[in-house]
Amino acid sequence: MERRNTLQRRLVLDAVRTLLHPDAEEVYRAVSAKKPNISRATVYRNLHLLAEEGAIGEIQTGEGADRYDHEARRHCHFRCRACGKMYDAAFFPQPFPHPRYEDGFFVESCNVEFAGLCPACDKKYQNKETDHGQATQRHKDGG
Amino acid sequence: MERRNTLQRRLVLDAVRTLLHPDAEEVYRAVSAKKPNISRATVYRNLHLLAEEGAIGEIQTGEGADRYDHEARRHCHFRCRACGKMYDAAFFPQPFPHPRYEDGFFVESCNVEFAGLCPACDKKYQNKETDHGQATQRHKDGG
DNA sequence: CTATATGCAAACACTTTGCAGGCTC
DNA sequence: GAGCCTGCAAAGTGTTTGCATATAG
Repeated sequence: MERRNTLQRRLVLDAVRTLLHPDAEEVYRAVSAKKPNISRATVYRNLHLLAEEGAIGEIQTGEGADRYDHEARRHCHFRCRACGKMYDAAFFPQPFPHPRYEDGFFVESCNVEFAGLCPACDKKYQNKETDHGQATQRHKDGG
Repeated sequence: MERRNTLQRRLVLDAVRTLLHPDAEEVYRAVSAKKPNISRATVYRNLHLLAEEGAIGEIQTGEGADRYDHEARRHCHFRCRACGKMYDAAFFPQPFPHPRYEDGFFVESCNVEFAGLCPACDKKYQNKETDHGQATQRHKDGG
């Protein structure tokens, strides 16, 4: 099954490399700007293809849609519950970067997701409230 | 908003305590056996209620449906890609069990999910193949 | 009694798939 | 020109919600 170098594929790859941990919808919007009638199905198919061949990384988020990463190597992430953005969690090392046995379990991979407030949102909340507020908003809000 | 002690609520709690990290569908099936015409919506509503009041834990899986845990305190999990079961990952300590700052990020929680082969499935694969096989099946298979 | 909880079905968010036609190599 | 790729629409999964009714306290 040899791969073909289509415009759509290139645009999807570009979008993932340009945006900060976008989800499929954000990639779709970015690509649509350059090729208006692209289909969401094509975006999903190419995201999977690119992830499969190791050109991009796929991030399971647990909250909302999957995200995609210009960096394929697995690493830890941080999701801000206020602005919805996802950051690399440089403060914590990836556990078990290589397969190994632990207590009889064959550990092949590890997905680590921190959540809380990113520096910018934390500052905002501190100005408004005494403790760390509860407000949570989806990053979809600002179209 | 005072809580009421309904039969449905008790059955949902029982199911989560009895089953091993069930998803909503498994809870629904278990509860249906005792109260045939319960609604899936009621199961979902009660799972959220119980998680909110700290009676059970909610596990984000990234792969398929959310799971629920008789243990509310957050801890690391392991998901077997062959049988689909989820286990407690006692071999790895929960990172940052209490909120704290790291690099300016206010870290409130951390979700860690290991994946690979559980001891039983690993043994099976070793008997059949030289390396750790690729077969992956959903735990739904055995209805 | 009355607010909370329920069952039903429809809606919802995200993703995958079947198909006919288009494009890359 | 063969077959991978695309766009479209429909279907699939997992979950939430509106509404009328039932029930716990």
